[in-house]
Amino acid sequence: MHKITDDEIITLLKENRFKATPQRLAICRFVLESHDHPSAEQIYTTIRKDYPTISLATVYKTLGLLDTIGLISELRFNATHTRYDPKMSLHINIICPKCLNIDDFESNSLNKTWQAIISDIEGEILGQRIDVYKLCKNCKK
Amino acid sequence: MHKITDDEIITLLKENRFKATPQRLAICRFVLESHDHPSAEQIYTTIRKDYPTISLATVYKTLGLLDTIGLISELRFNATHTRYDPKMSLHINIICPKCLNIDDFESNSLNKTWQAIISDIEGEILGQRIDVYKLCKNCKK
DNA sequence: TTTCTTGCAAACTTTTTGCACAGTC
DNA sequence: GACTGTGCAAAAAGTTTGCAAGAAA
Repeated sequence: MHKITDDEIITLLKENRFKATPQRLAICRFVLESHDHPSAEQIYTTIRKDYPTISLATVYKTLGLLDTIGLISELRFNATHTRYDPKMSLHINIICPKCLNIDDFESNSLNKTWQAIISDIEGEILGQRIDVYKLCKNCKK
Repeated sequence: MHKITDDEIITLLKENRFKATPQRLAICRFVLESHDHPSAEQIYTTIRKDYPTISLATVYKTLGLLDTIGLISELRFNATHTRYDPKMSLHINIICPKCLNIDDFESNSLNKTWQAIISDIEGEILGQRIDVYKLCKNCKK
């Protein structure tokens, strides 16, 4: 997993005929490098430090765009919690049902086992979302 | 998978200290037996045929209650699509990204392979959600 | 210059809440 | 009779949209 560069982001945007604006760059940078599945609000608050005039609408529009391109996935959990997941390698979202914290789980064996699972499904698989509910350390106390 | 009886539903409700009302019974019956992951609106429209005075609020309250008890899962997909999934056996939601239709996928091997996956995760697993995106027959044309 | 994007405010959708009345146990 | 649930209307929260001004190509 290497740190994505601005040039790579710009290329990605242009490949998809989107213009590279500073706001988009900032949002892409933040989301694609984040490991904690931020919410739209968190993204907005963070980006606002550098771009005080940015609006929530722009954040949503950019996130929608990234979802269209296929660089991130929207993960909706309930009415008030949507999180954005940069589409990296195959992973499991380990979700604490109490505090709603999300951790990624990856392993070498996961790829192999997942292949076994989807090999039973006919047709081309375009993507997946795997959530597992488990109390986190703090909430288990 | 046997058809759940009213008595069983009543027992389930009482075990959890909820009162058994006709509205609740109707909603539980419909959701627990449905195989197509209905939306709150669909549930409301259906139940209204027999209980014309029922309100959407009651539907949501009952669904929330069933989620608390653990009999169903809310599956949120995007801002306008929440579906309710009766928690039966382990299964994969096969979702068409175009028409948002949902099919369940179950197989004997799935249980075994899933066990292999979660055996790598430490701690007690409380539940899971597995979505796979694949164009349905109609949309593939 | 042309086209796309931003940012504001308003609109929209779904879901939740407060409360008086009614029903369950 | 005590307590919980229903159903209405209103509120809430998150997300989307229309549009004029601005920026990118």
